[in-house]
Amino acid sequence: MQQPEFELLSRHIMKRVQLTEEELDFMLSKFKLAKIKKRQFIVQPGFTAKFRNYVCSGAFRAYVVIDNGEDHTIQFAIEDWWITDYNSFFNNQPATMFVVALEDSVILQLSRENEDLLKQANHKYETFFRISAERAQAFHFRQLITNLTQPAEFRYESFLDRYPQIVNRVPQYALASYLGMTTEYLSKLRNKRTSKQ
Amino acid sequence: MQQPEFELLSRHIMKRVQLTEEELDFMLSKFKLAKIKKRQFIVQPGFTAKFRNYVCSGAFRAYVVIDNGEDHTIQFAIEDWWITDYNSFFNNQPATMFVVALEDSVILQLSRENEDLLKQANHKYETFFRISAERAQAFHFRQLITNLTQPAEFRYESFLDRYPQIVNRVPQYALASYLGMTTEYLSKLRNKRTSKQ
DNA sequence: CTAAAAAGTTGAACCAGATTAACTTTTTAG
DNA sequence: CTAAAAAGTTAATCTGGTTCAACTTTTTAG
Repeated sequence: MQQPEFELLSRHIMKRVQLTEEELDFMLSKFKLAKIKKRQFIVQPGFTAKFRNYVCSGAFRAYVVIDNGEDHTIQFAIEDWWITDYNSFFNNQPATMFVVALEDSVILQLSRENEDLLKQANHKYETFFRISAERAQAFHFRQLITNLTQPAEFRYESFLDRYPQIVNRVPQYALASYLGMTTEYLSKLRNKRTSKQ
Repeated sequence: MQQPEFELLSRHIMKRVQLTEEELDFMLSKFKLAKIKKRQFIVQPGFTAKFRNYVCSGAFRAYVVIDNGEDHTIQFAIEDWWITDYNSFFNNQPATMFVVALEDSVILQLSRENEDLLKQANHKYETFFRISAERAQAFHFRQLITNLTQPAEFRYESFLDRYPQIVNRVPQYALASYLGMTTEYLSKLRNKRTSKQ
């Protein structure tokens, strides 16, 4: 397991739980490396999301398409983030989201079966997934508060502050829908900002 | 442990993990019963949320207050729901939310220390908390999608459909801010609906 | 390298929902 | 039981953000 992709994931895991070398290797052995081309889908509505995906390099976007054809970005993921349709993955139901690569990417995939196997095999693995879910829970709470309490301009500026490394890697229409506004309006906000400074 | 409050929690737990009688009793022994009067706070900004709270009876509201004095409801909880400021509880940081009783209520409180102790004591307890967090994660995703993709009227109607038992127990201004609209606007929507039928 | 498609920009008209304010109804605390 | 406070209603006015449409720039696929 010397490949740099597995190195990254190892560090990610060991930051959260203390595993012995064998425990770590066993866990890593359940992940499958996949190279994903730009514009390729790793989750699609109608099919069950079979994997939880750890991004080693590249970038992804999760989005839903509603009746009138509009799409709404739900999540981005770059290096060291996880992405999937969790409703589908956890409940074994058909996905409602698309997850698509925004760049050529490398990911490590963990199937639901292997995840269940790990969770049962060792208390420490279970702890890892518990911590991941708790962090996601706290993250979504913060996000909900921002969406509910802040106007569009502030949401954009917060995103700039917090995720400067993402802003310039994703298409603007995707960012606009993530922030809950139209691409035209985001364009105006950007213009206003740059002419200000 | 024959009190009806503990009965309710027992069923809640056993639906998620299979515990022996002793395991269940040990887990329950870590919870502390508390009676909370209407308008009493169980979480307040500035203080760390020391407990995760299981609602046996009654109703609660979690909300944040922003600069201009407006308050925004983040979550409701009635019987068989959990509530706290998870950011504060998980990260041992001062809360940013209020959690207040909307009715005289009875809750079972689990401190962060006891929760950590349980998580370490037995793989099955850890599994229970992992499942809880995963469900919360999936729930928040669905909520995020609704907020991002649906107009105010639809959000209200969805809430009516999904939580008919909550609608008439919470003040309207609290529901309005939960749904991301003003109390005046919600009043109009309601009026429109009732005059329609 | 090139044509076509996709993404981003700009401005004018518009609207869902906010704001303000005056009022009515319900709840609460003595 | 009662006065005051809190919650909810209604209507007029206003605005942050959308929609539509025409245009420019960038990206993509041969």
